[in-house]
Amino acid sequence: MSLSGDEEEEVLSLLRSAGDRVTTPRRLLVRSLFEAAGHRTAEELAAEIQARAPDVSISTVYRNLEELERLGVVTHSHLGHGPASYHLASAAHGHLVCRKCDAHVEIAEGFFADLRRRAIAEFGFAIDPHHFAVIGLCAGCQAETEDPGDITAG
Amino acid sequence: MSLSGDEEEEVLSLLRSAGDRVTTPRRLLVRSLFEAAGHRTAEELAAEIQARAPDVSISTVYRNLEELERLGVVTHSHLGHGPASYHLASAAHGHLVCRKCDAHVEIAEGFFADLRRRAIAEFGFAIDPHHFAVIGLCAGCQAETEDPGDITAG
DNA sequence: CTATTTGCAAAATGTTTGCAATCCG
DNA sequence: CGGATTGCAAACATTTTGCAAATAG
Repeated sequence: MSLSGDEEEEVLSLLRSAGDRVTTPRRLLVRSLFEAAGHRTAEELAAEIQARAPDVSISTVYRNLEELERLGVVTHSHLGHGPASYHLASAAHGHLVCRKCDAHVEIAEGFFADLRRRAIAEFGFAIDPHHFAVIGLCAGCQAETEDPGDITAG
Repeated sequence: MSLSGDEEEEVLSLLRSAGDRVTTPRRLLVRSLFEAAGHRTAEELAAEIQARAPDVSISTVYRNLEELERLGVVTHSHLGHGPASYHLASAAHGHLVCRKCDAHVEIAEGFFADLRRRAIAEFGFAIDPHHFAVIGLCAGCQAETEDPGDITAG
């Protein structure tokens, strides 16, 4: 808990040097982000923050997530049809999400290296493989279904 | 225009054999889907349909897109933060979307073959690379930015 | 001090739902 | 005819915005 304190302070400094003020809602948001590594929705982050400062509003959370994203500290990704998930940019990774049971697997950076290379070579596109999850069927759900993971395969 | 008539009829038959009724809104939705190949949002499809039958409502369009999706005729994908895009499942393809200028490139099936293979091998996941776009920076926007396409690359 | 940030309430956006009226088969 | 489908309006879920009051530096 105090291990991440240094990194937390770094983020607060970054805010200051960007001309932003360090306020209680911002402090608590950064604290929440470092406290647990996983993804959280804006609503979940707001709940954690409100446990400490009950009247921080969710719009403040959204505004500050946006600012932290602009500064490169935070990233959001879309793992399904629900709300976006936020996490530290330094913990960026890809996601496989099962469209049947909603299971999700976090996948390492390197998994997309080849795709990235080819996207650059063929289309000049520098992809960010984290932003949207890759939907599919997990092993368990494939077994239960005749429906293939991909309509056009074969 | 009458070239796709056969395929349109096939879809209508499929509806009938699924126990669904063939109504005017359904006919017109299928017609719109075949008429132009691109992606369209529910709202755009509704507009095309309403040009022919003014009081077809957007909720009917949503309901019928859902049913056609269930039957495997239609697919939707998320190309960005806005509304979902719908198109014929038979025309499934991947998407690269520039997060700066919103340009998008449609990419062939085969582009994901290797990723698919490795997702199965390593995680047992059968991915559907069409559902979510792959976000990134197009060549033009990379040139204009110091910000790299990927935070963790390097 | 004063410009930034906040809380609240309201708007905006995209999609879903309840229900009585309508239509297909 | 009878159940499936529709249109409408209202609900819903997520995110954004306007604005006066609070606050950091």
